[in-house]
Amino acid sequence: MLATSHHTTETAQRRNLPALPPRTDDLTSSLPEGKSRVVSAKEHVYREGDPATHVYCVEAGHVCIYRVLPDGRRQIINFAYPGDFIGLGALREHAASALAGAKTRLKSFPVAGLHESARHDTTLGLRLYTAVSEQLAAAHDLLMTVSHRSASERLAAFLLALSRRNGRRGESECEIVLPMTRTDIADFLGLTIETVSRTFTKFRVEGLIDLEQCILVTIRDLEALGMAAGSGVPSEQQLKLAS
Amino acid sequence: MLATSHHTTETAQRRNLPALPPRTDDLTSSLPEGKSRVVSAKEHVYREGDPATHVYCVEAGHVCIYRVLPDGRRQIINFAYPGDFIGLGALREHAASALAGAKTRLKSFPVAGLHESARHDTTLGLRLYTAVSEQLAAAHDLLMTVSHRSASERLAAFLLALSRRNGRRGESECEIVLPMTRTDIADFLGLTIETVSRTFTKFRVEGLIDLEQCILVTIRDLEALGMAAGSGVPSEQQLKLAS
DNA sequence: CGCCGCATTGATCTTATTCAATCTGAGTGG
DNA sequence: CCACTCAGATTGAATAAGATCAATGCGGCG
Repeated sequence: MLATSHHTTETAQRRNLPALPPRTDDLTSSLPEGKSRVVSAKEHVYREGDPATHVYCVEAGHVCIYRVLPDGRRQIINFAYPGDFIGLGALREHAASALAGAKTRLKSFPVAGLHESARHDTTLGLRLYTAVSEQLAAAHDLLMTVSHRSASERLAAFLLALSRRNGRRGESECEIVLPMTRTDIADFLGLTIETVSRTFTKFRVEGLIDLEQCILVTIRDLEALGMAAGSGVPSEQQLKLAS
Repeated sequence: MLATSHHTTETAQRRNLPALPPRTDDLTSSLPEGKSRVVSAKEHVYREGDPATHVYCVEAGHVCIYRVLPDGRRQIINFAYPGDFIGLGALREHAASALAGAKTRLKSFPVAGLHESARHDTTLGLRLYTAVSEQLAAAHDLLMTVSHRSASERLAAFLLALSRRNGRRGESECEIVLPMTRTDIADFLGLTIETVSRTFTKFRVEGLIDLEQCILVTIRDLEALGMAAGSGVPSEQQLKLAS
């Protein structure tokens, strides 16, 4: 595991995530050895339109996957955390851009090699299929969240998704570090920064969360946040981040 | 090709699509023989939560893929037309429901058989991967459209997507038959029926389209519709329907 | 100290939703 | 055959939610 890295003067560096061992993913284990690649904060791993030569697995840091509309509006499609694959599903060229939000280390796998390996390992194709399928499900979740839900519901669903992600990784479900800016969250949820900020404030005054330095969110009332997310039962079918 | 079918009294029947030869898709050709299945209008091919035992290829008719939020709001994820695959990407159980919008004929393929075939045909896994990847790209397109765009932009993008789909099938790019209801369109674009209806009317009075019986849209000014869709250059990055 | 990026807060405006009424065409039954 | 019904579509008026415009606050870094 990469030692938590040399402090740079980069503002975004304070948002660095603790480097975690990548989850032992079905896919990783069956892949040939990948080369490491490190990109610094605010640097692109790849851009929309680039030939899709590699897929990557995030090992430390985090990456925003996004696309921009011709008029400049940006939609963030996913925040890739350690253990997540990016660049999968790109056919000939990447349909989205991948921007490191902090100094990020990735394992890279040439797609040519992937195709080669698939010829020997008959299960690899299906594993790739499974991996993209998960991303497809996540895209549908995001679609549900973004299309019909109110600002409060979107943000609540977002926080709960991060909470669950933390839980899955054995971290606290109530202490959430937001490595991304308000702008990023807004572009992910299809809102403006102002609305995101206002909604954070609303949750705070309602006692659902605590906020420290915009970065650290403490969930005070998970139950109520669930209600806020789902307008009804606190249960299922919320936003799932691809993970 | 199925003869354009026996007229039923079903209202939705008038919305039936002309039966087309399914596109000779990469995937279809490499699949073992599939059994035919016919479902009538307003009948489910499968429901959210059903075990994902089969994938299907639409041969005639059309199918709405949708999910519902706990509070009842519905998001249509895709309209599957002849040649389109549905049920792909479901891991253990279907994450969405598939409802036939008209009498629909499908070829069904058991997933168990798929896994079996993949063991012999090493390229099948990759083809499945490619197929889901296309759906992922389509989901991202829809996400872009639904999250940041105005009602006019959404509807314009939708009409253009159908126009392009027609073009790809060698049909008229200006005469668009809408086999789905306003409610369906609304649930696809994340709007209300009223807004959809108003926007149709707006396009009509602006001379962008003609409307006959809510079903038949004639594009009068493709250029202007492109502008309406993209607020800027009429070019790329619009809504693409998975097809 | 003062700049700069980011976040917050406020006031106003636009847009789509909501509520409600009307319209249309197709199927139904007297 | 015609009135009736019903589902889907359209239109209008009022409302609410978020976007936009604008100002201020905060924290780190030069």
